[in-house]
Order: sequence, then structure tokens, then C-alpha cells
Amino acid sequence: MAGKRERIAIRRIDNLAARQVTFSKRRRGLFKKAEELSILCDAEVGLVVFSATGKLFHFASSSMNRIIDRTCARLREELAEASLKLRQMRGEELQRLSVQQLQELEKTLESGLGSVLKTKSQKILDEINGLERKRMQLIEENSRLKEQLQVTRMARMEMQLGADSEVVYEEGQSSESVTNASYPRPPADTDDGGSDTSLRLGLPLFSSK
Amino acid sequence: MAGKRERIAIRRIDNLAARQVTFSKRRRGLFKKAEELSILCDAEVGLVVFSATGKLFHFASSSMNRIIDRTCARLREELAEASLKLRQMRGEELQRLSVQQLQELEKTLESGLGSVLKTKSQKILDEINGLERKRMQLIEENSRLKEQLQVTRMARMEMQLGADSEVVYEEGQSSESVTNASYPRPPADTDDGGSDTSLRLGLPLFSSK
DNA sequence: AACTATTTATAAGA
DNA sequence: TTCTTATAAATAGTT
Repeated sequence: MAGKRERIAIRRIDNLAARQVTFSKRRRGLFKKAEELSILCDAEVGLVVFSATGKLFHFASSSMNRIIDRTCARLREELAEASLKLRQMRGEELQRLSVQQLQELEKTLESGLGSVLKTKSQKILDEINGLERKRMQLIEENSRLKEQLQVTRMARMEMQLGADSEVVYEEGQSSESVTNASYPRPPADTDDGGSDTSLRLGLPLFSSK
Repeated sequence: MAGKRERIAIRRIDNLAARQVTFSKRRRGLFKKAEELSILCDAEVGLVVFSATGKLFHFASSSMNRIIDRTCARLREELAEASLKLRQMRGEELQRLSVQQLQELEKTLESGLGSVLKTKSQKILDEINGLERKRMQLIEENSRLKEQLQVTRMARMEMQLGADSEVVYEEGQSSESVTNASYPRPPADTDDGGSDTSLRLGLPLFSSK
């Protein structure tokens, strides 16, 4: 059921979750009362609150803006303007715009969208090419390692069998064929690492409406 | 005994004495709550109140300068962030974004573009309908004027020709046909004033890629 | 300023 | 986060 409310001591609330909940509730109450005071009593009120996590909340009755926030006034205006533009670009608050302005916004958005699509597909290509490069490096390294293994095996056999070189030579051939069998090279391996892999993506890089 | 308390509307208290008393009481309450919030929730709180008479009251959980500085700094950060987002929506500075982020941006832009196009076409339709309405009004007015003119002419002829009504009647018919000739009614005039004129625009309201 | 009937805020729980 | 509710706290009107 609902809480059996008890009075609380005024000291830092230890429990993080409880502290955040209390912050949220009391902050709202405080801002409400600040506004009420400014209206009821014709007073100028400025209130700034930073949460423990650094989030900013503020209230200022109009004339307080002049007094306390003069230094911030310009920033505030610019921020408001930038925020409005952002909202408009997201398709909100368009009613005040004229057809002309909507046309300009449309061009900007289309152009922006074009850049985004271009950048995105380039990034995807880059990632693919990066992976391809790494794959090729691994293949080369693998190849080198197998060669070394082969050399090592030959050396060990030489030591075990003494100076009989003919047997070692045959072993070498047989070993080489095994090596080839473990890498079934793709038919077009040589041009697979090129920069233009987009034709093989099979994915629509550009979404078509 | 003590007051039958009633709820009050939140608007300026007209009575000066009552306003001052309320200011005093609520100001104390507000400062108390501001301090409690800062202690309970480990928040930084700055509160400044000017009474209507210009008296200053203030509270700050740390130095007010620090709070103001911090506020400005935060606003600057927010502005920088908003500006970056705006540039990104315009298709600039996309390199730092991941493919995932680009994908989200793409969706936002497409959605925003959709809203812009919808709003624009609606505005254009509204303008057209407005013009259409005015045109219809003019046509009706014109029609009335011509009728009046006709009536006037008939009256004048009656006066000039005396009581000979046959001639007047013929003139009337002929006049009517002249009236029709001066308004070559468009074939579909009756449904021309409807709300859906988009089909006759001949302009692409929605640009197709 | 003090008093209290009421409204308002909010702690705890869901 | 939001809602609910019991209870603490704030406060409007009065003295």
C-alpha cells in the first residue's frame, strides 16, 4: 500500500536511488514554489540547481534574467535559436515557417541526407576493406608459419635420419601438397583486396524510397 | 479562532500588506527547501530573490560565483553540442560518427524531410484554396454587379422609350447573352473551388528523387 | 508574531 | 518513471 510516511532527518541521503528520487521530487517542488513566489509577490527570483551528476536545472523570473544572467544572456539566446533550428530540422514546429523557408529547409535536409548516406557508405566500404586487408595479412602470416613449420619438420627429420637427403626431399613435396589443401584459395583472390568491393556487397548502401 | 484557510490562485496578490506577509512567509519556506535539497541530495543550489521593494535575499550551497560560472559553462557546452548536431544534420563533420550513428541521423533526416514536405504542401494548398475562395467571391460580386448594371440599363431604357415593354424585353435577352459572353465559364467551374486543387497544380508538391 | 484549519508537499511503497 | 496514500510540512486567513 501507500507509504507510512515518516519525517526524515536533513542530511545527505545515503542510498543513491532514494537520493535521486527525492532529488527529482523536491526539485520539482522547489521550482514550483520559486515560480509561485515570483508571481504572488511580484518578486524577482533566480534559481539554479546542479544535480550530483552535473545535470543543470534553472528558473528565472523574467527580470531576473537581466540581472543575474546577463553574462549568460547571449549564450542562452543562441542556444534557444540553435535548439529551435534543430527541432525544425527534425520536422517539429514548422508552422511558423513560410513556404520559402520550408523550401530552403527541404534543400538543406536533402543535402544533409545526401552527405550522411555518402559518408555512411564510405565508412562501410572502409570497414569492409579494413577487414579484407586483415584477412589478407592473416593469410600471408599463415602461409609464412606453415613454411616455417615445414622447414622445422625437415630439419628435425634430417636430425633423426642422419644425412639421408632423398627421403627428406620426398617428405617435403608431400608436406607442400598438404599445405595447399588446407588453404583452398578463392578463385579471384588476387583482386579481392581492391578498393572497390561495393559491387559485391549485396546490400543497399543507399536506401531507395 | 485561527483562520479558515482557503486555497489561493497563483497570481499577484493585490493587497500590499498581504503580499508582503506572504512574501515573508513563502520566502522563508523557499530558502528552507532550497537548503534541504542541497543537503539531502548533494546538489549545488543557487537562489536569488529580489523583493518588489528591491531588497535582496540569496542562498547558495557553494559560492554563487561558482554556480553562475558553472551555469554559463554548461550553457556553452550545450550550445556547442547543439551547434555540432546542426552541422551534422546539414551533412558536415560526419567523420566522427559511427555507421550506427549515421544510420540514426539518416532516419531523423528522412523523417524531418517528410514533415517539411507535408507542411509545405499543406501550406501551398491552403494558399491556393485561399486564392480560389477570393476568386469565387470576385466572380459572385462581378455577377451581382452585372445584374445590377442590367437592371439599371433596363430602367434607363424604360424611361427613354416610355411604356413600350416589348422592346425592353428583347434588349433584356440580348443583354443577358452579352453578360454570358463576358464570362466564358470554365467547363469545370462548379468543382473548381473544392479543397482538392492539387491535381491541377502541374507542380510536383513532393519532389521525387 | 502566533495560531490552526487546510492545502500542499512528499516519503515510502507498488 | 509514475501513481498512490498516509503523513509531515507549509501556509492563508485570523487574532
